[in-house]
Amino acid sequence: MGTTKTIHFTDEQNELAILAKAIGHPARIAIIQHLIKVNSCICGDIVNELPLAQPTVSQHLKELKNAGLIKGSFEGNAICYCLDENGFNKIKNFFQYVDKHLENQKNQCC
Amino acid sequence: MGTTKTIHFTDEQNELAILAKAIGHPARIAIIQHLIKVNSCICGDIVNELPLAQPTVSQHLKELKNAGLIKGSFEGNAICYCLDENGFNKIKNFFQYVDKHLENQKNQCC
DNA sequence: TATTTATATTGCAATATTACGATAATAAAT
DNA sequence: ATTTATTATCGTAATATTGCAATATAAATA
Repeated sequence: MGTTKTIHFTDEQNELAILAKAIGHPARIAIIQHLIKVNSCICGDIVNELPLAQPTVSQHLKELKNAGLIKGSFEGNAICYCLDENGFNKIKNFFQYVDKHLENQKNQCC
Repeated sequence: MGTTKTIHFTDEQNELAILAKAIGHPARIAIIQHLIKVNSCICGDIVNELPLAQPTVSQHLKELKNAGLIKGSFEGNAICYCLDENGFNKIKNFFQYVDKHLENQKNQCC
């Protein structure tokens, strides 16, 4: 127990869950928003933008990277980060699919 | 420790995180997809659609409800469920905002 | 080469999540 | 009133997540 029963779900369901879960933390939302705000790569200094210790930020960045939501490339002794469209496109499709249904639903019930 | 430091983040960041986190489980993705598939309210019998025990499903439904992603109303001794546009609209806006940036980003870096 | 700067990893404590059996609560049906 | 069907809650075990201090690693620079 305690473990999510991924085996019983489809690959798509598990993949979407991983993406949403990665976004599901305020620090990681803040990272995404910051990358958007500066409107370019960020080479270093994400740590100073967040109210968390450096190892904690490093961990959050790792999770976003593993999920395919950000990319990081070495630039000297710093790392350049930006959003990774791969992850975002996958989850975007899901929300478009949900949205299409929500429009229908209005005249159906509830 | 172990607790997310919500105080240090904005209400918007925390709210988006709660929504994404609620979606971030394959069982809850499956529930959303099922509600869309049948294209109407579901009065009862969500349990039989999922490979999980009844108390576990009940718990997942509760989480989706708390996050504002589904609505449930009593219909006799069963409960009618359908998607709640409130929650989905909030997170939809976030992804539209991200998407707008991703189109810009293409010519900027990385 | 020693030092500084930036990021990652390790180890650990506190807390949260997941899952389910047992049981309760509720409402329809008999 | 009793039974049946449906959903919720409680209690608990297993595991995951969050956060940070300490430490390691890697590149730039003095």
